[in-house]
Amino acid sequence: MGGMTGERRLGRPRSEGTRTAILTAALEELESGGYAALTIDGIARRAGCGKQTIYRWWPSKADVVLEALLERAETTIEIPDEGSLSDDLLAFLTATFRQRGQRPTLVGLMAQALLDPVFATAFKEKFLFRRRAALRVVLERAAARGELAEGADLELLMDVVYGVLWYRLLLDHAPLDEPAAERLAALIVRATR
Amino acid sequence: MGGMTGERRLGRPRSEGTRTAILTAALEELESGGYAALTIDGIARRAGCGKQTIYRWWPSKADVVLEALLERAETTIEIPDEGSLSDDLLAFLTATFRQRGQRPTLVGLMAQALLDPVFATAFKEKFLFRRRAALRVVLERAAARGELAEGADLELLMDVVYGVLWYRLLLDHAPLDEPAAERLAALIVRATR
Amino acid sequence: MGGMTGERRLGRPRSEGTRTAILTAALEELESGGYAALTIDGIARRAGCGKQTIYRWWPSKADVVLEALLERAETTIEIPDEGSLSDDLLAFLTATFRQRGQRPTLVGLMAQALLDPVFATAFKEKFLFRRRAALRVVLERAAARGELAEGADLELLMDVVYGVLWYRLLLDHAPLDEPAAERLAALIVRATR
Amino acid sequence: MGGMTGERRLGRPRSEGTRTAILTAALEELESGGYAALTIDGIARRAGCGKQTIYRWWPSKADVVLEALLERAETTIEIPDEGSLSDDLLAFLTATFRQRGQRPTLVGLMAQALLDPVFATAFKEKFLFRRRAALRVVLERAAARGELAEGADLELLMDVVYGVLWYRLLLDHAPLDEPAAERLAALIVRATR
DNA sequence: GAGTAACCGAGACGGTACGTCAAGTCTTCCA
DNA sequence: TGGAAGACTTGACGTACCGTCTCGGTTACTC
Repeated sequence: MGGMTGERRLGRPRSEGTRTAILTAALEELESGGYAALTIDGIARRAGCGKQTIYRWWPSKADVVLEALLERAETTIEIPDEGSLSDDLLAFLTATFRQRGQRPTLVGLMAQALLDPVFATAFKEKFLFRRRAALRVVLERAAARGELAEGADLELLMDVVYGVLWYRLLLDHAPLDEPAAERLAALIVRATR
Repeated sequence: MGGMTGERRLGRPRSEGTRTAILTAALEELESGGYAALTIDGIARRAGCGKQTIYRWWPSKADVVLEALLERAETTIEIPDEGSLSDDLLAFLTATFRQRGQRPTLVGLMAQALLDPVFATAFKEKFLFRRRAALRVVLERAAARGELAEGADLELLMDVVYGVLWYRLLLDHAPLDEPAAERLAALIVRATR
Repeated sequence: MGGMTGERRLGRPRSEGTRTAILTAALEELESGGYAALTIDGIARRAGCGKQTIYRWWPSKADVVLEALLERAETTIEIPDEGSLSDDLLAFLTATFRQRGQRPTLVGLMAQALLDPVFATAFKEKFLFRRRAALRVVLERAAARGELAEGADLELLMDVVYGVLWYRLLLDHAPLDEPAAERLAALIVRATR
Repeated sequence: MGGMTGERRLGRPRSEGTRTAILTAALEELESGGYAALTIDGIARRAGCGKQTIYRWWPSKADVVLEALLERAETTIEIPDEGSLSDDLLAFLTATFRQRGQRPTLVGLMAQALLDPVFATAFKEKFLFRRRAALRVVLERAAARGELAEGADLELLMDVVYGVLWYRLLLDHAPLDEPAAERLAALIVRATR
């Protein structure tokens, strides 16, 4: 399938420069004033483009931010394979917790997802559930190695990992650093024996 | 202490009826259209009062909703004391998970907290951290009974509990029912041995 | 007659001090911010009284200002009687033009009169037409002395005098000083021969 | 010269239909409820447009009314040239007094000018002083013909004419009809001999 | 190389909600 | 009853963005 070139459209093609300018402008606006102050008008002004150009390609400002985030983030989620659940988990959590620098962006996207069910679906599919899938691989490998107790609830384990991550990200009341990753990994390991 | 009535204020006193009408109207508006569609104008219209009256007493619409929630929720958080961590946790989680019926309200409040740092502080103090404090009592009792391993990270344990709760509340991808409470309680118990 | 004391009212009598404070406050507010910025709230705040006290005694803020103006202005309008129309007019106009110092107050009252027909009636009766009556005496004396041409239109003459006065007061495009009084007096005299 | 069309602006052009609708709505609102009851909200509602569209083009509601008035009034002020001051004045005053039908509009504009110095400037420039300029031509022609006494004060004469006009317009205590025009013209002629 | 189609910037448009202001009324306690 | 205090309903204010639209102008492909 694919057929990427098959559906060549008539007329002037989409301007790649403008697309990039919009994504960049969105992130800059977000950093300078926070997500609450983010507006389509503002993005358009900063990107030097018309509002219509934004509305033509994205259904909401959150989709712009999501695309910008996905573009700038590592496009591939690394799945460690060190041979033991303990090591894999530690590697995975350490890498994941490094995203905390993007807290304002992530928090803004989550806020939007909470307010807008349509965007929520996109956010889950394109972002949240892809991370979960990576973690699932780690856990399934551990299960195959017999490291997990019988009938372990993989879903719950994933929710523990991402629950702690997002809870700390959203409330900002406790660190998301390397020691935290170690303690959480240890907790998971203990819970699965 | 006392003297609560000593500081009787001059002028016409605040109308209790209006206050109640506003809180009720806020919850009704929230249920009928979701948090995103909640407006001060709408609350005032439904409550049959002026907007100014709302602005006089609450800094934002989220504060109105928060007060309404606190008023209607059980005012006291029950702290079980069954004699074992396992039973206490199960009781606590079962009671806590029953709040899932208020998902739209809670999700809306969280969204507002993510967008508005001032409200975030109020939300944490008046709601989130009070629940945490109750759970802390449960865990400390277990520690006193020697049920927890040396050097257990109470903060992390609480974040696991509330992380899972909020993560499922926000994403709505997995149940928050009694079996879930049982599994989560079991996981915590295993992790603390 | 009089019967001033006949209609003695029940209850606590009106506070003269408060009444004075309100009139003073009104003039001060007016001078400090102009008529457009005058508010009942502001007057009450400055006078240290409740709004209700103002509403109890005056129908509108303009009535407060009008009463303040009447109280502070010379309570009696002097009617010159020098023996000739020329001298009488000059004396009258010179005295009248001296009111130009109260331009902001007068302009504010006129604005209110233009917007509020009820106040307009009060303004005419208590202020404008009393001044006209004084001028009428001057003109009628001149007519009795045979200084006016047959069939002179006294109403028109008064409108010329007060028309010029108010037109310059309102537009503030030309002086209302002694030379202006002289020229206008001379014009009137020429026009009545 | 020319080039009027050269300065074509970017973006969607101003809607002439909306502009007309606003001006019409303003006059209708004014007629139906008087100037005091005129609101931007009301104009926008009646014109079927957004408030912003009004604010975009006019600084205040008075400016809307002024533009509406200027548009509907004879765009050119006729300057009679009959050969004598007497005839010219009579013609001018008769034509001018016919404006009395627009009393509510004119009174409202004057009220606004008294309360708002910024609008006052616009009102004088675009309306009041243009009428004065026409009268000045009449008087200067008379002076050139030798009909005016030496050293006649043209400014004062104009203030007499417009003073009487506005004084009667504002107070509404005496007619502004043809006989009044005749008497005022005669008075001016007598005063200038 | 003329025509067509979709893009682009700019910015005006009808709306909705915002948060503020003042108006005039009402309700409390105190003198 | 008068008066100070201050909460109340009401409604207009002027602003900010929303998402849509209408211009002139640009860039590709199609005939």
